[in-house]
Amino acid sequence: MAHDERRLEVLRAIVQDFVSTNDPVGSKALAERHDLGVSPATIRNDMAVLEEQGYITQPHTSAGRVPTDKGYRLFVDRLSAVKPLSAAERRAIERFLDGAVDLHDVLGRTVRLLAQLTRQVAVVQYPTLSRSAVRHLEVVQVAASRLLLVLITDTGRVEQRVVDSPVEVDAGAVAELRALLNQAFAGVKLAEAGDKVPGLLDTAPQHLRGLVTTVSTTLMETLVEPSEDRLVIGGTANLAHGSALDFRGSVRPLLEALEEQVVVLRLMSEVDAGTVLVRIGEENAHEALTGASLVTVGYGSADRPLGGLGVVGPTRMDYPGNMAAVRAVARYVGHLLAES
Amino acid sequence: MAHDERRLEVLRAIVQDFVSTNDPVGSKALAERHDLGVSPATIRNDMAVLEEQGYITQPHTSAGRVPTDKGYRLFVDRLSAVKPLSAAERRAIERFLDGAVDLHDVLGRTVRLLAQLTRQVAVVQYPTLSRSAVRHLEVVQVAASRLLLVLITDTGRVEQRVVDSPVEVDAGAVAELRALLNQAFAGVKLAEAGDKVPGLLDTAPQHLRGLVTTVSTTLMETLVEPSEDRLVIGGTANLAHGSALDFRGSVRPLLEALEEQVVVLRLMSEVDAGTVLVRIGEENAHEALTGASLVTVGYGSADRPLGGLGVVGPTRMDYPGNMAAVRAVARYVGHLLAES
DNA sequence: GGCTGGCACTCGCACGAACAGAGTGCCAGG
DNA sequence: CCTGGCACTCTGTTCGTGCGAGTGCCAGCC
Repeated sequence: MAHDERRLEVLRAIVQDFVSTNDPVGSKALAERHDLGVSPATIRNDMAVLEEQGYITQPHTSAGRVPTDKGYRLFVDRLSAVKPLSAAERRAIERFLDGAVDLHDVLGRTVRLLAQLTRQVAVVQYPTLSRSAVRHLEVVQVAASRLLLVLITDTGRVEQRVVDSPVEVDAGAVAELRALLNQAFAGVKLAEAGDKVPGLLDTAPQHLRGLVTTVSTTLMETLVEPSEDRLVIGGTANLAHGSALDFRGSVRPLLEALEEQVVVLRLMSEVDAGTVLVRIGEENAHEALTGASLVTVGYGSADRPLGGLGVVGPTRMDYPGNMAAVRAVARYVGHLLAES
Repeated sequence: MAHDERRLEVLRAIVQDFVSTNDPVGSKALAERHDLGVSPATIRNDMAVLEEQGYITQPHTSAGRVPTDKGYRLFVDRLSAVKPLSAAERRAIERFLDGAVDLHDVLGRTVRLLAQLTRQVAVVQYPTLSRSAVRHLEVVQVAASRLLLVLITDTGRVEQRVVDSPVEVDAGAVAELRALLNQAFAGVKLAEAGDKVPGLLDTAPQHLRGLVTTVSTTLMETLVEPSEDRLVIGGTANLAHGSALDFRGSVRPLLEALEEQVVVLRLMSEVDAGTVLVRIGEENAHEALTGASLVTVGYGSADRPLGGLGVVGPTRMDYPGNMAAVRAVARYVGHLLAES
């Protein structure tokens, strides 16, 4: 029926108006601002149906309607065309990200860019270690029985760990160890590095056995330890804007959850390069994120995403715009990290 | 005179009460809560004088008094004894910071700890490069004419830069280069590294001249570039608490300034290990920090501070408590980084 | 059958008056 | 020099009222 068709159109109009004005939207205003071709009275009837179906709700008996989480969900799934970024925005992305000097810088710029583009809180995950490969391992002696292990990955990430050796080590042993480690691990995917350890222990000369064992253990901890999956967060100032109203009362729990990182990291782990994932309000299991929406996507080549990035904001957000921004930035960052 | 004596006592009482209650404090309440030994009427007279001298002010004609920035200043300089941390707090510091695995982890824990201890926004500066010394330089080949330069300092910091060589480089050259660089720079303070470049160029074998020149240039950029003086920020959730009232209207400018980092970094550059520096409200030149106070101190050994750390909060803060916390944490972090 | 204009109704909210409470400044007396 | 008392000045709050926005429903129209 053209009936349902129009009703969805009404929902779309409600979402759009509410997102841009933050006021519950009434039938009269809707009829004026959109060419729906029908009168306010008809729109009222449609709205009554939409409300019954749970897509919209009215905060007070005599106020306009506001989309529910379910309404936003429908909007995102069926009603919103991802709007392409403007040429100016594309240029901004390039200008912003080019000239980054190292990984930290790339991610820092990315998060600032994303925050600025979307006016939301932006989140960028460090490239997951397990999916990168070892480019180089460096061993530096910092004391008689203490070594600093530095791991450099092909995504430009650098990890370091202090290793306390059970015995004193001399310079020659350090050089040997370095050669051994690089021979064993260079080019190996971190996820598969564990498999190489037995072979390494076999080939290690007798006098290095103990040392190699100790170092390997620490190395494995470094690789497996997920605590090192870090987040870069930016644009929290955007929360202070008008959002005190968007988030029932306080933004505090949200800020705490963001600083905690662990919640967001778990959500990030589900991303998939290429398809933008939107989580709306109550769909987020974690309590602090109720009332917030996340727009995330993976970056890196489609078959092996390196990490995730996205934005966090009130459910009342510009989904099409944010989805477009997140996708565009992810694509660009993916290229940037792939080539370096 | 015992006169002035008591007047200062009144100021101290006003600051203490106002900090803990956030209500303008009146003469009657003061007399009740503190043993000043005089009647409210007398206190009123003292308050009139204090107001005339600019230490306190009343927000409205018939409200209690509130300390001015000048009042807080006097309180901090003359009236507040730094209160020692409780044993539980000391234990918390140790428990929190021990077990950190690398520099990033140390600073991350530090900032969380400080935020938790003071219930303010905490800021920790990465150890300044120029005051550390080179522990090791690593050169890794990532493409025919592209090298990755990794600098490891004695404070555990790792910096990396990509260097594009004008000519293709072979593995032997990389090894030679590595040896040359380490011979020239190992143990050298970064601030003095520039002086070593000419000597390095002289001793470099002919076929490496060009490469060494390129690499040295990048290296110098890395060392001098202050953009890499980074901050770790935490506890921003504490701003969302009641502080909407403390900061006239909005915390937004403050959050923006914090993310900007540059303002805070400049303030941090003035720190001095050992003495806690307090900047109150209007004393901060930068506009966004008007209305905020900073409590900062340097960490590292007294003669050469590695960096600064501190907290940012409303002028209405517990100065003695925050000063104590900041100092204790700085001391602990200083030890931690010195020994590693 | 679906759309439209009209109408009565319901609330939230802004505005204004009245009020209570807190705090002050000043003065006269101890 | 301190103290108790007193008149005065505000602010924040509470309560009523009127207005406007928006709704649901109904009868009529295409």
